[in-house]
Amino acid sequence: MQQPKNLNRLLRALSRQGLDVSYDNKVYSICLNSSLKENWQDADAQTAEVLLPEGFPVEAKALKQLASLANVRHPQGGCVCRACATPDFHPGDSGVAIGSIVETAGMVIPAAVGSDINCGMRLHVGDLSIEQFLSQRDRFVELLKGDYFFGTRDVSMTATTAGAMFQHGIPGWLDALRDKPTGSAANSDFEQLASECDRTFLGGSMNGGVKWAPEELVPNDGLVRDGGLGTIGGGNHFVEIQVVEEVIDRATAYTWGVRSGQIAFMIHSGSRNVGKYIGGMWRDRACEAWPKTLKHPESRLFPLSVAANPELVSSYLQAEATAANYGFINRLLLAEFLRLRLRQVFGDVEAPLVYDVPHNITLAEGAGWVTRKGACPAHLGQPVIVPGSMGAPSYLLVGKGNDRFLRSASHGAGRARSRFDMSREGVDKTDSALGLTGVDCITLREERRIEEAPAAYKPIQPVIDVQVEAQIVGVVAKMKPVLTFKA
DNA sequence: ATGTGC
Repeated sequence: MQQPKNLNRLLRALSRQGLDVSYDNKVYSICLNSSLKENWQDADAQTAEVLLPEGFPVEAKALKQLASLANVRHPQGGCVCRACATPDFHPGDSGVAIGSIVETAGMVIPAAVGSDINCGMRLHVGDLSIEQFLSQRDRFVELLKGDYFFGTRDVSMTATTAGAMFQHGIPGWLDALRDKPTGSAANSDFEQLASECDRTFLGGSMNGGVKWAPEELVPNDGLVRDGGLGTIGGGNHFVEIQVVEEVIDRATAYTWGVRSGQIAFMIHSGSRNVGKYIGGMWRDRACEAWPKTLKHPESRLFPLSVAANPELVSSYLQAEATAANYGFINRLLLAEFLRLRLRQVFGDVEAPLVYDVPHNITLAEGAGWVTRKGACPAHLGQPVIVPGSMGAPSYLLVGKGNDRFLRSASHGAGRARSRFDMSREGVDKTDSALGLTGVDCITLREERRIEEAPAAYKPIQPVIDVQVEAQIVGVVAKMKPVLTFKA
């Protein structure tokens, strides 16, 4: 067994901080020892596993956050059945590491999904050569810049279409739009969008969305408040033009309509301000619902127990579904602007959907629920989309349904340096030191390029390799970036 | 993640 150089020192340091960690064949097993346990937690500590490429840096803070998540319990009923993390995991600032997956029974943990509800990936391929694309690049970019950054697009909705969106996600929203077309989407091909629901995770609809649009989101004037619908968002979110560089699993790629040399469109975004609003509200409500007689858990991860507060659990899941439905439609609209501009500039170009999948969501799965925070579902045979960093390749994979890692794959390469660190240290560095050479990044904010530069991320290849080796996914195709829009 | 932040 080969170990990272400073492994033993790291393990001793973690032990002093209340964490027992062991390492075997690229898997870390983490367990809280008594010093970090809450006094009412009489049960044995729950172990969590992390898969990491050999020699990869491990952050103590992320391990600690994962161990805390694995040991969330509700004194009135509810426990974690299993917890693990993907190779791209890194510390999160709300106390949950990005790349954590947790299976719970009898409770849900709103903080485990957080604010970025239904952040996810969407991939289209187009019948357009990269040469054709580059010949009209400037015109295409100018039009899309207007859509994504300056709001030249129209996403207005009536209260009826907005309500259908929040309650039913893509299919219900399409039905409402058919009756009363509004906004840019009114120019869309509804039949095509409807037919693409079967290439969208859960059909593009979370069951249990609220039966009305929340008052805070749809005021009495009947127009939906712009929660950022049809915008990319910050951080690692992007819209990217790519080319399918290599097809590895030809049979699967063929079934999914992906061929070598095709142009590809990859979207990484979520539910924007709606998720922020709902996630923040339920972080507070979960805290308020904690039994008054007990002190707060040090991790500040408050579960909602089915036994203690069944109505709160179902209200939370409804609220999460509401934001998730919005997230599905946000990605769909980002793709629609792309397709509309593609047709405008290049004529009759088909750009069918390959797949759309959330990597930040709670699903009824396993013994109760599985919450993935920055981890892509990787059920058997399911398409998995893993973006690289800016300038690095992205991957289309197929899930293998690996139960040990809760049927989940990474959602990227993983951050190596925080945005703050990059904004402080990156300004003095050259583009080549930041890995920014040959990257065609369209953004209005120079600091985004630096904060999100390839140097801020870990290398994607070892992250993919270790997941293939662990039988979490198989590689279907590799896409190389051509041009990236960052907000 | 968020028109943010040490």
